[in-house]
Amino acid sequence: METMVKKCPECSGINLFWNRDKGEIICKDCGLVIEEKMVDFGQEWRDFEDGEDVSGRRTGAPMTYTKHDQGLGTEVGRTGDLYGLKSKKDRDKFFRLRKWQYRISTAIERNLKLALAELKRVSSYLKLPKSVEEEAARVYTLAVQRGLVRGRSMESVVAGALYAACRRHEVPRTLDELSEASGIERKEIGRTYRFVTRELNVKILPSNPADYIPRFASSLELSAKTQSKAVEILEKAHGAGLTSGRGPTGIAAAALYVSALLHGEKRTQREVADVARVTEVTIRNRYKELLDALKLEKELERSKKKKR
DNA sequence: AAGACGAAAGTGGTTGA
DNA sequence: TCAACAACTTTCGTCTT
Repeated sequence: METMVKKCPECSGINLFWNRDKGEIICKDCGLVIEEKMVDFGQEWRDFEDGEDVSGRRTGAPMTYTKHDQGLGTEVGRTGDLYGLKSKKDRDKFFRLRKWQYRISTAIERNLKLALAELKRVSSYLKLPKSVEEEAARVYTLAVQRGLVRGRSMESVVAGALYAACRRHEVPRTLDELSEASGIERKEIGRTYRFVTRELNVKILPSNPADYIPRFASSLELSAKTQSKAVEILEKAHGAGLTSGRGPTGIAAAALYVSALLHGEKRTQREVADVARVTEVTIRNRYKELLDALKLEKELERSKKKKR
């Protein structure tokens, strides 16, 4: 007796995606998380192989990063430790340290509070799943602790963290979308994104064009058949080496365009270009490549004739 | 008239010396 | 740090439906 969710209760989308690792089901159209039994596997994403500073290594109970204080109150020790300190000088130094620590930690907390509010705002604007939000919050927190925000605006780091989190969870949004949602320039987001991920050793797999298909298809109101055909085309294109070096959105858009033609659900290049945020020219180029690499002309001919 | 096509020039980012 | 380079965009003229 198992009850399978087949449609998203929120938007009735059919693009439900089961993420085995995270133990959750995500609707790729609206981002709703339908089931969440999250066990945090995300501990091992930093490495400390260089040795030196092992103090950053964390163990222990999972924490939630969307709260500004994760329940960890680290402070320079209190009275107990004082007995060990002999001279007045040492004690003074000690108090100074504690004062510093206090200032720093409250500053960080204040910053986090603001930043997480911003993060939530952007995230809900883009309808991102909770798990992505959590991931982004984690990245941001780490970034603050490492002092990576210095010289950058808080908002841009938030946007960068969100972008990274989307990529890792295979629910990609484009830099342009992040830019629109956050009000930060695209190149700025890209810059901070690269910087932060490099500094924190966050590994990001190159984004897969197929991840964009469901979202684009649903805003173009294309059938499920067309979608799976598009994914199929993408796989072949990948095999033919057409995907490397090219923008994933352009390829996804072209594949979708072709498969729409094949299924008699024609959309204009303009329409497809708009939802994919690329130009018609790019679609044409990819489209042409797809045709002569995959020998789809015959299929196209057939579907044309069928129409008459 | 709208869509599809392709050429040409410009832009931003990556790479390799 | 600079130049070469590929991908992508913008713009525009022409062809097709």
